[in-house]
Amino acid sequence: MQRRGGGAGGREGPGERTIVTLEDVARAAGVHYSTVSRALDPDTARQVNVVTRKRVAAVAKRMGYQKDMVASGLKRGRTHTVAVVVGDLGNPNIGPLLRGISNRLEAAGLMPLIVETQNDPARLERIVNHLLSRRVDAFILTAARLGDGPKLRRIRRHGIPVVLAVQSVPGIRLPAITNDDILGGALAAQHLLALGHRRVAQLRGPPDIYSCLQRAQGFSQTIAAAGATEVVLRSTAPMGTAEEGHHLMRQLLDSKRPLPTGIFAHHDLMAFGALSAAEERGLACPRDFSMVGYNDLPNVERMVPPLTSIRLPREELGGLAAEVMVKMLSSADRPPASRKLAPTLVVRRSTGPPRESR
Amino acid sequence: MQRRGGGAGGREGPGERTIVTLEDVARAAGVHYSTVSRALDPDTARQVNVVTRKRVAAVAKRMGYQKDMVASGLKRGRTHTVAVVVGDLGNPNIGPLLRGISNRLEAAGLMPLIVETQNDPARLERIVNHLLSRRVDAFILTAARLGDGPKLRRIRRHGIPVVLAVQSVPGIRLPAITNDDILGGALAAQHLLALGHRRVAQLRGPPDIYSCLQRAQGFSQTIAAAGATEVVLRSTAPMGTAEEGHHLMRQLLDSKRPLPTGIFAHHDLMAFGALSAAEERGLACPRDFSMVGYNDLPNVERMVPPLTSIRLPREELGGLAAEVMVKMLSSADRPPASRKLAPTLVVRRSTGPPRESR
DNA sequence: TCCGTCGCTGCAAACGATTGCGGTAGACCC
DNA sequence: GGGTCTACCGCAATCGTTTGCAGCGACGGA
Repeated sequence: MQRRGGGAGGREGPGERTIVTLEDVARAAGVHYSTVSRALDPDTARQVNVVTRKRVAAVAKRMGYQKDMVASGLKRGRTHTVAVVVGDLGNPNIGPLLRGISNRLEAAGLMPLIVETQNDPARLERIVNHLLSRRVDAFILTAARLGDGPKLRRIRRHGIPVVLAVQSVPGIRLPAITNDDILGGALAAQHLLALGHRRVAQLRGPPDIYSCLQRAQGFSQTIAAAGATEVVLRSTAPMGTAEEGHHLMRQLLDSKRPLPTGIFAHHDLMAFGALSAAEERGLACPRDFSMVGYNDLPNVERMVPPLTSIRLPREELGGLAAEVMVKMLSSADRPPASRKLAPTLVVRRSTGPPRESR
Repeated sequence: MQRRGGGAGGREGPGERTIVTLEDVARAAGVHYSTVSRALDPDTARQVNVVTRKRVAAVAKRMGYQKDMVASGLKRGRTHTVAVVVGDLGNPNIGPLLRGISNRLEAAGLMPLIVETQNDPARLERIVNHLLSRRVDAFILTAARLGDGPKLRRIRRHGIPVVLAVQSVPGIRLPAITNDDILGGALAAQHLLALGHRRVAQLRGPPDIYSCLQRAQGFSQTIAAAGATEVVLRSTAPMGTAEEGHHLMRQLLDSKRPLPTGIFAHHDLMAFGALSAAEERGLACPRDFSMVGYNDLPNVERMVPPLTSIRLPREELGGLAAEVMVKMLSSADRPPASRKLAPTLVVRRSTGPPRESR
C-alpha cells in the first residue's frame, strides 16, 4: 500500500521516502522480526544471545533503521509525549520555562508538545480534547486561572497525570510547582519598608490569577505588620499590561489623598505603564516615588529607570515541573507534593528612600 | 491487554482511563466498525446512509468517542504533526513567530511539535532523527546557519517537506520565508544618510548567519552608493549579544580615526551593549552619535534612549511559513517559491542629525 | 536413558483505525 | 420476470511494533 512516498518537497534525487521496518532488518539479519525488536530494546536485549544481538544491531545501524514511534505508541499506549499548555507564547517569561521543561523531559526520553491557549477558555477545552486524541502521556499546565477548577478536574478524570506550573488553583488536588508569590510580595514590601516608606500603594494584577492574589497577600501582610498604610488598586483586565498599569496609576493620581511614596506593581509592564502615567503629571521615579515591579523581564535593567523587580527562577521551575512529571509517569505512587520556589529581589534604580526623609 | 490504566495522577474517583474505540461505538450503534469509521470521517461520510450516519454520530458523541490519532497516523502514514525547530526558546523574537505558525497550522488540522536545538549542531542532528522516528509530516526550520547546507540536504533526502523560516541558506533549493534583510540594512542606511550622516559604522552579527550578511550588504551598498564612508566591525561570536556589541564598540572607540556619527548594529542587544561601551567613555547617544538597531525587541521603546530599530513582521512570517507548508502537504506540485517580507524602520530617539551639522 | 531446566528464538495475536473489495437488497428498465 | 445498476454496509487485510506463549536444542542430574 502506501509506502509513504514523500510527495511534495523532494525533487531531485531518489527522494522517495522508504521506511526501514523491523521486518526489513530481520530479513537482512536472518532472524525473525520479533527478535530484532527484542535485540534493539534495551529492556529486552538480554533475552537475545549476545552474538545475534550484535549482528542485529549492526545490520539495523547499517540499514538506518529507526523505530517507528507511532506504531510503538499504538502498541504500548505510551507516546512519550507530554502536552505543555501555555497561555501566551509571546510572553517573554515563557521561553526559559519551556527550555527548563524541554531539557528535563528530553533527558527522560519524552518530548513536549507545546500548545498555546491564547488565554481563551474555549480554546483550552478544544485543545485538551485534541491532545487526548493524540494520546499524550501527561499534561503540564502553565496558565491555570481561578475559574479553571472544573476543567482541571475533568482532565484529571481521564486518568492522565497532570501537573500545574507557575499558576496554581487553590482547592484542587494536583501537584503544582509555583513561585512563592507570597514571599515575592513580602520581599517587595520589606524592601520599601527598609527604605523608610510608610505610605505605599499596590497595583494589582488580574483577580483570577492566583499568583497575583498571593503577591497581594504577601505584600499587604508585611505592610500591615509594620503598621504602614496601604492603598490597593484593583485591575479588572485579564492581563497585567502596561495600559492597565497606566490606568491604575491614573486612578491613584486622581484620588484626593497624597501620593504614596512606594508603589508595588504586580507586573513589570504594569510598572512601566504606571511610570509613564506619572511622568505625564510631571512626577519622576525615584525622585517622587519608588516603584517595585514583578517578573524581572529581560532587559529591564536597560530601561529608564532601571526597575527594581522580583526575579523568578523560570528555567528551574520548568525543570522541576518536568521532573515531577517524569516521576509521576515512572512510578504509580501517590502524586508527589507541590513545591514553591523562592523568588529574589533585584534592587535597581527605581527605588530609594522617600522624599520626605531626604 | 493493557487498557491504558491511568496509573499515577488519578486518585479519587473512577479515574481509570478507558478508551472508547470504533468497535465500542459500533456495538452500541448496531453497525460494523468500518461503518463507524466512514460515518465519522467527513471525507467518507457520504458513503453511509444519512440516518445511520446520524445515529452513529449521536452514539459516538454520547460515548465520548475520540479518534485515536496514533492509530490513524500509523495506518495513514500521516501524523498531522509538523516539527518546528527553533534555535533558542529564550529569544524574544521567537514567541510571535511560533504563534503565527501555530495558528496557521491549527487551521489546517496540523499541530506543531516545537523543539529547541540550543544552537548546537549535534543536537540538531539528534533531534531531526528523533522527529523522523516520530513520523512528523514536515519540518519548519527557523535557525539555519550557513554551514547547515549538508544537513538540510540530508533532511530533504528523506522526502519530507521542509521550509526554512527567518533564516535561509544560499544555494539550497528549499522554500524559504525570510525577512528582506537587504532592505532592512538599506532602510537603516537611508535613515542615517537622510539625517546627514557621512561617516558611519556597522557592527556586524555572526558571520554564519545569512540574514546578517544580507543586512550588511544592504547597508553597505546604500552607504557606498551615496558616497559616504563606512567602517565595518566584524563579530566572531555565534550570537549577537550585548557583550559582543560592547566589545565591537570598544574596538571602534580605540581606533585612531574619529568616531563615526552614525552606527548600525545588527541586533538591538548589540546596540545596547555598544551604547554602554560609549557611555563608559563619556559619550552619549544621540548627542555624540546615532544608533540604529535591528529586530525591534519588545519594550525597546522604553529603554534609554528609545532605540531606532528595524521591525520585522514576525507573526506574519510564521503564518506565511506555515501557509507554505500546508500547501506543500496538500498538493504534490513543485514546491512553492520563497518569499521575502519587508521590514519597516521605526524611528525613535537614538537617531538624529550628526553633531557637526547642528 | 530420560526428564527437567534453561537460553534462545519464532509464532501470532494484539493495539485502533483505514479502505479495497465483495455482497446484498432494492430500484429500475426492458 | 430477469438483468443491471446503485446505495449501502460488512469483511478482512494492513500499518509497524510489542509480547505472551510455545518450541527447540543443549545440558545436567538422576
